[in-house]
Amino acid sequence: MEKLDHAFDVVAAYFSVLSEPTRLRIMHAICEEEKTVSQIVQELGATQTNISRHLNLMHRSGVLARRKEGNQVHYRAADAAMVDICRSVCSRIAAQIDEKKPLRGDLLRLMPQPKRKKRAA
Amino acid sequence: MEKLDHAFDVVAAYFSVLSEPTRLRIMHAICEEEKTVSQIVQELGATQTNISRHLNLMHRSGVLARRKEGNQVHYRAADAAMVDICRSVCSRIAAQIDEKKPLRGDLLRLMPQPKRKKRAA
DNA sequence: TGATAATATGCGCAACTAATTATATAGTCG
DNA sequence: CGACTATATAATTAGTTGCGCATATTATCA
Repeated sequence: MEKLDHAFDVVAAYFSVLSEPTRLRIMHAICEEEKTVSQIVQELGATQTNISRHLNLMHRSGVLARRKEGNQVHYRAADAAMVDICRSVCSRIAAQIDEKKPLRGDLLRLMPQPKRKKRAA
Repeated sequence: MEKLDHAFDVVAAYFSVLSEPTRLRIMHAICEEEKTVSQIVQELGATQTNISRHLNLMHRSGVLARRKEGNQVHYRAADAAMVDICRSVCSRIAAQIDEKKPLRGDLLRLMPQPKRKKRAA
């Protein structure tokens, strides 16, 4: 079963992308509509360097897609399944901490459904 | 929106549990039936110390449940949704790397469905 | 009680990761 | 071309994480 070892590494790497609060915030910010780096920076109140790093990492991991337009770069979610997973984890955790209700409501609002503009690749 | 910050931390922590190959292997090993620490150690060919650490971490995270029986401790998946998520990520990645077929087949075999013995909590 | 087996934990180390500062690249406008 | 804007990329640093060794804890058995 040693060939499976690599498979586990790949899956772990996939989850690693989602295991960072800033990256989750980015996903939350752009899961409905693409945004430029500056927009994300402003929205999250983080430094441009930091956001750029995370965006590139997420892009290399295949989670985000890039579109260059003149001076700026637009990022969008490239992986609908990934957003679904985030959403499903949010409801899962929300249900789990149903008693300690503090953030239950918030969790369910994370990663909103796309408004189905044209096509979900 | 600063109250959401904590929510992102919680979700990130949840994904962190899954972002480690050894922990995924553990999930894979016990998602169908509970096993003792020794069994897992032997099955994964890892050190007892290491497995125990991961098991405790997963237990504290609510992912695994523990059952002490005499000398030994049985662990089992406590979170069916988590296993589902793993499975769904595996198919997702499998689909994504459909061209570079090497581990596609393996991925789809990860985290097999429980055989529905009695009840899935 | 002492010996042995199963599991957990403290400590130190090596590898990894995220954030910051400074700088580089690339595009736009004058 | 030069100034300016947007984004990316070193290099450094601080904090985190996984691992191994040794040891502690808990239970069984003689």
